Amino acid sequence: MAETQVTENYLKVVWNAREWSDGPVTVGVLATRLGLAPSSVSGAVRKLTERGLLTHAKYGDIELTDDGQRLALATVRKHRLIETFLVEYLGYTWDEVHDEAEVLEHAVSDTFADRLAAKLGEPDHDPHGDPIPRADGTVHLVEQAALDTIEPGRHVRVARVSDEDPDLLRHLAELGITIGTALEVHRRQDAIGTIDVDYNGACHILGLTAARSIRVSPN
Amino acid sequence: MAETQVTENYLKVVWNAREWSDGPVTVGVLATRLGLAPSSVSGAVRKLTERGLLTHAKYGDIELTDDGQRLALATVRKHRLIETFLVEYLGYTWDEVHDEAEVLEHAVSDTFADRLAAKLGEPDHDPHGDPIPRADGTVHLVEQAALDTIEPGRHVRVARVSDEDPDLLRHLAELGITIGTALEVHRRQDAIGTIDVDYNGACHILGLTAARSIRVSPN
DNA sequence: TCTAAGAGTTCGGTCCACCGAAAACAAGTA
DNA sequence: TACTTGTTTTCGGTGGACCGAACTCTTAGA
Repeated sequence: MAETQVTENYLKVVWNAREWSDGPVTVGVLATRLGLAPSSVSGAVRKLTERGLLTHAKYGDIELTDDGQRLALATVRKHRLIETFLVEYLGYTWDEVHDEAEVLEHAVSDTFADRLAAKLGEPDHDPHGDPIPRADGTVHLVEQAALDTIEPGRHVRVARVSDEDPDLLRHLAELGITIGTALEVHRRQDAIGTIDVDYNGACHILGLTAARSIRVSPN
Repeated sequence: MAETQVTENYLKVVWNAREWSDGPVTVGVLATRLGLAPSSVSGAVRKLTERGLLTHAKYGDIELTDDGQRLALATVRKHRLIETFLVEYLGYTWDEVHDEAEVLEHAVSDTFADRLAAKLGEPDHDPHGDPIPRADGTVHLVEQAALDTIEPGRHVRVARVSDEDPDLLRHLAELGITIGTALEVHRRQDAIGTIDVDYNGACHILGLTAARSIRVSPN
């Protein structure tokens, strides 16, 4: 069986793509996320399909099989546990953890992950609010809306922020936005592409890019 | 620069080979330690030589250049810090850590290693007594003798045990031998290949294999 | 000094992961 | 229906890391 790092990574990216966007997961989507040429991804997907880890309608959607999902979740679990560990134990900031975790997730054993989880108190989400899959493959998904879809006047709480752009995370930290921050959507200026939000007693302006990366839950 | 895992591993193994045995480090020695065919090692050594990380007298000895040594020590440092962490923080036993560290050493960043070292209190040796190289590339080498070279009647203290054979480590743990154990060499039975040692108030018999893997310092 | 065993190297070949270029396809538009 | 655009696939090719088989070198012993 001995799954390679590349295999784990493809499966994880398929899972992430499904988690953060709707619409079909295509070769193009994966190529963008992986930073690879479409031809490379096409070939790899064919092999993973042959190995029973993916299903792939030619020229169409790519999905995880049960086996593929199991492996993907194991990797996601490791990634998020490691991110949590880096922040909690080693004092990393939330914008520093992604790259480190991206490599480590393929290097730690299942045993390591389980012992780390126990040591961290079986956390159910990581520093960005992403849910951490359990060892048995279950994930606790809370329904959340992207901030750019919230009606003005609503009071919400930051539940989750995409961990993929360190610059965004650094910026949000400077703005005082973190997991749990309570905010009110003040005004949407769709023409300009900004959203005004109130929190900590003041009004701040966010761009759509940021708003789309922030998921909130009702306060 | 971006050094690959394979590169790091070759350099580390050259360093380890020099540390644990005298005599020249040859292609054959590396092939055995790495579990690879001699032809593979020969080719790899040629490439590493071209990259200025090794020197290699044809058909002869293999040595690290200054650059190679720097890289090797960085990897050894990571390996030993990780082993320490696994025992101290995650509760691994000393026979469980090697395989996990063998993979992780190539996955963690220098930053990770430095922060981990700080968190662990800048330890100067790992659970097997192996010295942990500092970030600046210095290593604190204490003079130690292999247990099989000690004269009967001498009182010594276990300073270090090879981490490469988990079975040996498990066995020693069962026998109550660990780093710091004070013992007296009672009798050497060279013809049989055993050494009788006294410790914890009783006499125990060790084979030469074990004795050679144990390094001691004067008590 | 010669030679044979053992150690090291060279050579051809495999597999994996990747690429660019060109062909094949899907889907919307004329 | 035919075309055009953008996506996907196929194809040939590269480089890294490995292997076994055949060849070459070193060296110890006759």
